[in-house]
Amino acid sequence: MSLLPKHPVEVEETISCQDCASRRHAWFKQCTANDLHHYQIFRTSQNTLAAGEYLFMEGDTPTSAYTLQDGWAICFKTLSNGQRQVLSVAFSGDYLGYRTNMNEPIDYSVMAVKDCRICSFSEKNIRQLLAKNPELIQSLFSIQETQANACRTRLTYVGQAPAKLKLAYFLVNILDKLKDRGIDIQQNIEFPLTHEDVADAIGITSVHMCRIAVELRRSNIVDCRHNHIRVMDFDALNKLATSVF
Amino acid sequence: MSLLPKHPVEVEETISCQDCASRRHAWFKQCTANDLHHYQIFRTSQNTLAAGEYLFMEGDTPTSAYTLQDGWAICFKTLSNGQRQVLSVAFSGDYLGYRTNMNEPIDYSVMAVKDCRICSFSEKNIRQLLAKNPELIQSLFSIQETQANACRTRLTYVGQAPAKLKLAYFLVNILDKLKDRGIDIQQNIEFPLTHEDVADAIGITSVHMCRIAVELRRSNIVDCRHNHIRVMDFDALNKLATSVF
DNA sequence: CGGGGTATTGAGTGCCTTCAACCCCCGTGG
DNA sequence: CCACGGGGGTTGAAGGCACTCAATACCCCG
Repeated sequence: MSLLPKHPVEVEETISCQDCASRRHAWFKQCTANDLHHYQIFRTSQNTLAAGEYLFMEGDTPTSAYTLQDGWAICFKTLSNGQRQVLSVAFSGDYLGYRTNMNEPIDYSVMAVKDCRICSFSEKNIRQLLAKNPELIQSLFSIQETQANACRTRLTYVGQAPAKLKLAYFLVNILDKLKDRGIDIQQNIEFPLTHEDVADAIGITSVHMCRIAVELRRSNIVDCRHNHIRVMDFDALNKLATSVF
Repeated sequence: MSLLPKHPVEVEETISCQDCASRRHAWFKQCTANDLHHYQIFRTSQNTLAAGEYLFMEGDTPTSAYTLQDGWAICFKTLSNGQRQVLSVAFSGDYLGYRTNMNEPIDYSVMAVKDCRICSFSEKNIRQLLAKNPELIQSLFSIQETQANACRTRLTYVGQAPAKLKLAYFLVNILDKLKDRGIDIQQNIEFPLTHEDVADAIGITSVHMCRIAVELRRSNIVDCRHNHIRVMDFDALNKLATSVF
């Protein structure tokens, strides 16, 4: 995986902000059509990132920030012994890599787990865009806040809940986001996270993840493996998840 | 604890921003004396909060944000089974309770663990202050970012490290902050967190916390109990802590 | 039809938890 | 000054959840 090319490939046909399916979950979600017209000239490029490739790595100093237009990516930190902590899973509309001082190195990595399409904003363009449209700072702020809230919630259940509940909460959280993006979660749907990815997200080993996954499958609650997830009893899964808090 | 009065008590003698010892770690850290003069009229009140009292509780909708001028507080989330996850420990200069939409309920509690002095800014005043001084948004942003980074780091070691390393990292992190605030960490210093508080921060039980604490004490590394911490071998402690990442 | 990555399973181990008892420290009040 | 009480800290025994190691099976892609 780590030998794959690191840098995204520029696409030929760009999508306008107006037509971008990710927009209603993204930075510009509250903007009018007229606003968008002014904003989108500040986009720097649109790129693709194949599954397994990195958008950036911990310690890099990416001078752009990115909106994930389409695909799945994971954000994670790596420990000295090689273990990972997956911090979050990014979906269409998620904004990645922005920080107050774009000259500082970033403290986590982002890797595509499914082919991604990415919209880039260079630091310079962001600065200009914010200078011209100061109201956009509010929504950036609110994006950061949402991410911070999610991180606190994750910390809480990773720190306190038993593995089965962690898994349930993690899956429901992801299913909610997929539902928001128009996916019918009653179907057998694509799920490009491996058991190991999920294990690294909820703080258990992949072997133990597998045992819990088998248990949930045999209870006819959810089946999650081989790139797919099939929810058999959402109520039961959700009941497990909400029993945490 | 939970029966103690919840609301802070207003103090009679306020401290000016200029003279505030917490300022160099706080929102206004980069401001000039002249700036401060203009900013401080937007402060709403200064209060004291006794150890054990809450600044606000999860689910509340505090319409002010707060700078901790002095004292120690813990931020935590509570689970349905009564367990807590301590999200962070707040020190002099830390900014608490701010969110984009101050009409939304807050998702964690803040409780003083040592008597605190607190500077309040009402939502209305913050709005006016930011409207008049838009440059202050940047530093708010950067405060949020710092808190989010800390949360990601905490999530990572809580999720991945064994108890002894979690404890070492947690303690070094706190000692660093104390050092920044001019405290000589070679001395026997005040440490108002109980074993249970620390355990809830690093995701272990207080019993196991005690066993690890005993182990570190018997190794002549650090002694932490009864409201005090004494570092006997900072290098050894730091070596444990840095071995995580 | 391989082959590599992913998932599964078992056996054995150990870190951490639970439960419970006891002790110590320290503040309070006589 | 000492007695008292209570919260916090300590310890042991027992058990379980999750880990490690290792072998095997499965899935999918080329």
